[in-house]
Amino acid sequence: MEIEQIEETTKKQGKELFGICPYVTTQTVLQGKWAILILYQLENGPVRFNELLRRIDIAQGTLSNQLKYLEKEGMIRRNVYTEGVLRVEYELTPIGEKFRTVLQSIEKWGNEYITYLKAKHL
Amino acid sequence: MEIEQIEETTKKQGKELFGICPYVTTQTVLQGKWAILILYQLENGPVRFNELLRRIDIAQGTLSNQLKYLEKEGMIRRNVYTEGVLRVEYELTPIGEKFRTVLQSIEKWGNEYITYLKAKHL
DNA sequence: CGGTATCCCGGTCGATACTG
DNA sequence: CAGTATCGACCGGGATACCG
Repeated sequence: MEIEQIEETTKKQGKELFGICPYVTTQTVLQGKWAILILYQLENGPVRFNELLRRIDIAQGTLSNQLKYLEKEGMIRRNVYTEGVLRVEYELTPIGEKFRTVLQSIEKWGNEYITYLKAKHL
Repeated sequence: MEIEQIEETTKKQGKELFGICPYVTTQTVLQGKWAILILYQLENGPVRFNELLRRIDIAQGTLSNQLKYLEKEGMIRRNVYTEGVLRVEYELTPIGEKFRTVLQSIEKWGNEYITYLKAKHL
């Protein structure tokens, strides 16, 4: 029983295709409810913890978890500054920055979809 | 207390920004664990229920739910053919087809991320 | 073939309270 | 300021069995 025959025809997607199939992999990284929104907030440079908290309506613990997850996945970097008051900034890593193209297509499509929704309810 | 003041500065994201913010809206549509993968499978034309089941390693009930959700959101259409054996095909709607650009950017980035992962673990 | 109906489990998210 | 700890509720998703 060679279970290792994963590459059949891209069958068995989802089981262990993380790191193999680009779609499964991306969905895994984006699984958190806030991932897309957080990455969007960091699109234009570093943002502090409480600033994120203010911009997004999210529980503190949840934000902390999502940030840790995104950091673990290599999408964002956490920088601590201790001069004066404690300051922690989050920013995109190089691979995280490359995600901007996805964010842009999401923004474009999202707006088209919103237009579609409005037309639908008339 | 006018709770209706949502438009402040794009604050309160996530609460009820579905239909307003393109990122929140897109994430809502993609919230299902299999959404991206299903949309990808339908990218090149209609696919039958059991064919999807074969291509993706997913529980039948789960697939059924996700398809119903995507149909409700207007992303896919369900077509039933009763000539001969029962045949049900799922295909992208016009707004679903527009999602292809997002899928393409996801594929591209996903592959870059996979490359990043491999380099990381060496 | 193309689904429902259940049942259950694990995980996520949120609220609240507390901390270095 | 930037978190952690805890707890509870909710629910998405999987397995299994059954149905028109």
